[in-house]
Amino acid sequence: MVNKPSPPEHRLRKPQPRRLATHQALVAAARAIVVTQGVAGLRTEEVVRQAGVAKGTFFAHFPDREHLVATLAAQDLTRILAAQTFPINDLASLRQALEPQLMLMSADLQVIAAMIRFSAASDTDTTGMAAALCRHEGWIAAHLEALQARAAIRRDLSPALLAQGVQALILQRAIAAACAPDLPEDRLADLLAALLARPD
Amino acid sequence: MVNKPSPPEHRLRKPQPRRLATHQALVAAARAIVVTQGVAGLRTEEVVRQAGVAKGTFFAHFPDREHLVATLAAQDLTRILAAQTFPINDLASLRQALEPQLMLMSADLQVIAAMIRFSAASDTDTTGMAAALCRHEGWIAAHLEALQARAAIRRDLSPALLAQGVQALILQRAIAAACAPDLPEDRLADLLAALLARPD
DNA sequence: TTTATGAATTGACCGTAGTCACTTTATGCT
DNA sequence: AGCATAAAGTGACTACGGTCAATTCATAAA
Repeated sequence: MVNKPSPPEHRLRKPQPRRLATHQALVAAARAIVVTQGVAGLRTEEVVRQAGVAKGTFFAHFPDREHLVATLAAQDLTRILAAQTFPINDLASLRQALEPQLMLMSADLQVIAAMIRFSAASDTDTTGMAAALCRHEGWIAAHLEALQARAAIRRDLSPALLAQGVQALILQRAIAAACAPDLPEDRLADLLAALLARPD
Repeated sequence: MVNKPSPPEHRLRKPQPRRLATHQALVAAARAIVVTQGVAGLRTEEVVRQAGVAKGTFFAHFPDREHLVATLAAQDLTRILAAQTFPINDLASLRQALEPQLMLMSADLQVIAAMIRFSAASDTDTTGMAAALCRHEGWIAAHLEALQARAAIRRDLSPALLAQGVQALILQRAIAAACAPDLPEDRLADLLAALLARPD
């Protein structure tokens, strides 16, 4: 058996620039639609029309509609985290800093559904949602660690574990806000305190 | 203008027995399909075929497919809670008692999606999901109160608030199990302890 | 029984997500 | 250049959720 140098089994070829351009055109068209019509008004046929490609091309880039939604949401989440410069000194400011993330998630139940669906990391995932959520968790953990360092929160548990709990509380709050936007009974601050406050 | 005695504005009429029978036939057919094909294999056209009614009838009983899924899941959740007789003495047994609920939710992402969508109480909701989740929260709160009474968990916060936190952790765990059933990294017990354990 | 009324049901129809056999375009080799 | 091969794109087609004007059925009053 001769050792084949380049293609061992499944050759993973880099995409051609044409494909990249098409992909960006699809994403841009989708963004434009979501801005005006919202996620609920996002139709694949309108996306391909505005992007100037055929319908089959869409599904050559996104296995289904929800992959597109997840791609957009993952970009938004990443951008929100990057733009975060608010100082976080205590639980109250932490709660404040979570607001943009909550706004993103509670804007539409379909966004939450997409986040949930692609929350598990997978090597075949192209949405970037799992990676974004992982960064999100890391972002939370880093801030919790800083808060622990200044003794603003409990120190008996790892930042990683607490970050998971915080993510769970954020998700629950986002769901409530998305389902009933009018009634604003918000226990998130209390729940964060319950999980994070140090015993006095 | 003559004062019409019976129908003031919107007459709320009780359903005829025929309608009840049709409703049950639809639910029964759906149950049979879900048992064999799973929620993902549930098609409205197959439901109406097995129930012996026309397609339009389905949507006269359920506004959309997800309402049916939610109806089934709400029944399951209620049944699970009613069948719960396991003694809960500490955090470990609490975690154990949550297992059937997790099994139900993590069986299919569509079940979780339906739970989320109908989690907010509404007077027009016919799925019973909001009511079931409310009972679920009450069930948790009652057990937490009992655990507080025997000093098995922290006592500085209300059972109601802690129950909300527990529900958030359950949801997060169910999502993880539904998305990646194979890798069993389960932090639920640790997170429950983080939220509920009393400071020693 | 006849007739009036509204609940319950019907099935042809529509919109949109998703498929796939085929065509076009780019790349590399001789 | 000419040819081979694979990537990229196409659009008619299918599957299924959901709609609605029309029809049937049940009940009660005349």
